[in-house]
Amino acid sequence: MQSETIENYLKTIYHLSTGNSSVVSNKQLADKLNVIPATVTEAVKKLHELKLVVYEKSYGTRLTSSGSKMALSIVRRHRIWETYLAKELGFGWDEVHQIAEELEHIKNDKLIKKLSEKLGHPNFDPHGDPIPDEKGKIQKSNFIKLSEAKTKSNYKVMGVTDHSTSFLKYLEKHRLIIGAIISLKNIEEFDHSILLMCEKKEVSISPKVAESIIVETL
Amino acid sequence: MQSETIENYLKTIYHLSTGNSSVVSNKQLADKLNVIPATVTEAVKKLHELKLVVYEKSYGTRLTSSGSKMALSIVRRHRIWETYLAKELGFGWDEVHQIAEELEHIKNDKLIKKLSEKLGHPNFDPHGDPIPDEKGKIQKSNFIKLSEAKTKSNYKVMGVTDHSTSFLKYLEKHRLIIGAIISLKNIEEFDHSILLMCEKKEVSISPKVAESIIVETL
DNA sequence: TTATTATTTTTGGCAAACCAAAAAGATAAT
DNA sequence: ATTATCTTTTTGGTTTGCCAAAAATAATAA
Repeated sequence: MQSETIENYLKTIYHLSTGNSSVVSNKQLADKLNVIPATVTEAVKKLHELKLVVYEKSYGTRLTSSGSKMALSIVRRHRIWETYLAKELGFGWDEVHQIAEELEHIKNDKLIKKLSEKLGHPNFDPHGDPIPDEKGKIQKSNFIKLSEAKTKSNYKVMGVTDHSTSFLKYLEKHRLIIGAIISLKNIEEFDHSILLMCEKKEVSISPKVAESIIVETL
Repeated sequence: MQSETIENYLKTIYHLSTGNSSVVSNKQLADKLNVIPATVTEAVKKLHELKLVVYEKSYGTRLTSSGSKMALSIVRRHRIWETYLAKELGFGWDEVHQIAEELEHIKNDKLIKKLSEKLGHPNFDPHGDPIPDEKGKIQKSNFIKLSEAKTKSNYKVMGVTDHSTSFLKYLEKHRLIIGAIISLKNIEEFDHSILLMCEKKEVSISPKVAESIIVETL
C-alpha cells in the first residue's frame, strides 16, 4: 500500500473518530475520501493487516495505538505547514488548508522540526486547531466557534474565519473586534440566533455570523 | 498518466538533453529513473501522445516546446525550494536536493511566487545552478567546468553538476564549497588530474571530480 | 414481524506503472 | 561482412487503487 494512501486513510479515520464514537464506518470514510464503500472495505482490510487499525467486519474500524501515532504525526505536519504558510508566507487562512494537504505527505522529521522552530513551536494553527507535539500530545484548545458557545458564559473574541470586508465592517459596527469580551445572554430556540452583551450593549447575531467568529472560553 | 510520473520523466529528459545532444535514449532515461528500458518505451509513447515529447522509435526522445516549458517549471520549483531550504531554514547544501525532489511536485504557482519573493527572486540555487524565471528564461552565466580551467589562474567555486550526497560530502571535506577561492597550480599531463590551492591547503582532484565543479574565472 | 431501506461485502474488471524474458533492430569489432 | 554486443521493443504478467453491479447483512419502519 502506498504511503500517501495509508496516510489519507489514517488521517480521515482520526478526524472522524475524534468527537464522535472512536469507531468509524465504511460509509463515513467513503464519503470523506470520495471513493465507494467497496474500496474502503479493501483498504481497511489492508490497514488491519498492517496493524494500523482494528477492522471488524460489518462493524467498523478504529485506530490502533501505532495507527493513532501515525495519524497524529500527519495532523502535526498538516497544521505546522498551515501555520507556516500563514505566518511566514502571508497566505490567508482560507488558502492554507489546500496547500497543506499536499505538503503534509512530505516525510522529513528535520523539516517539520525546523518549521516548528522557526514558528516558535506553536500549539495552534491559524484555524485555532491544536498542533500535536513530536510525541503526539495535543494541548486542549479552549477556542470554539461562537455558534458552539453556551448561554450564561463569557468569551473573548479571538478571530474570524470570514475575512470579507463587509463582514469585518459589520463586526466593527457592533464592536465585536479581536479582544472584545462578550457575555452570552440567550440562544433563540427556533432559529439559533444569539443574543449577547458586548461593551454594555445588547447585540443579536445570526447563526451564520456566529459560525464565523472564533472565541475563547473565559 | 500520473502527473508526478510525467514530471519526473520530463525533468529527467530535460537534464539529459542540456549539454549533450537534445535527443535522449531509453537507456539513459532508464538508468536515471531506475526502471528498465521497457518501462521507458511505454512511458515515452504516452508522453508523445500527450504532445510533451517527440518520440521516434529506435531513435530517441526530445522535448516539445510545451514539454520543455513544463520541464523548466519543474526545475524552477525544485531550485526555488532548494534555495529556500538552505537560506530560510538553514539546511546544508547537501541536504536540500533530496527534500526538494518531493517538494517540487507541489503545483501551486502562488506558493512558488511567495517563496521566490521572500528570497528576493534569486537567479541561482545553493549549488550554483540557474533558476528559470516564471517564463522559463534562464540567466546565462559565464561559468566553466573546473576541468576546462587553465593553470596559474584563480577561480571561485560556483556550483556542482553532481548532486549526490557522497560527492557533496567529499567537497565539504576539502573545503571546496560554494564561494571558495581556488588557485590552479598544475594540470598533470598524463592523467589530467588537477593540483590546486584552496584555503592555503594543497588539494589534488581527479578529472572526474573537476568535471562536476562549476567555477567562475576571477 | 415482515417489508423496506441502508450499508457492507463479494466478485469481476480496469488503468497505471512497473518487471522479466524473449525477439527484433542497431552498433561496433574484428 | 559477419559475428558479437548493446539497445530497443514486444509480450505476458504483477500489484495498487479504484469502480460497477450484485449478493449478503444490518438497521429501520410499518
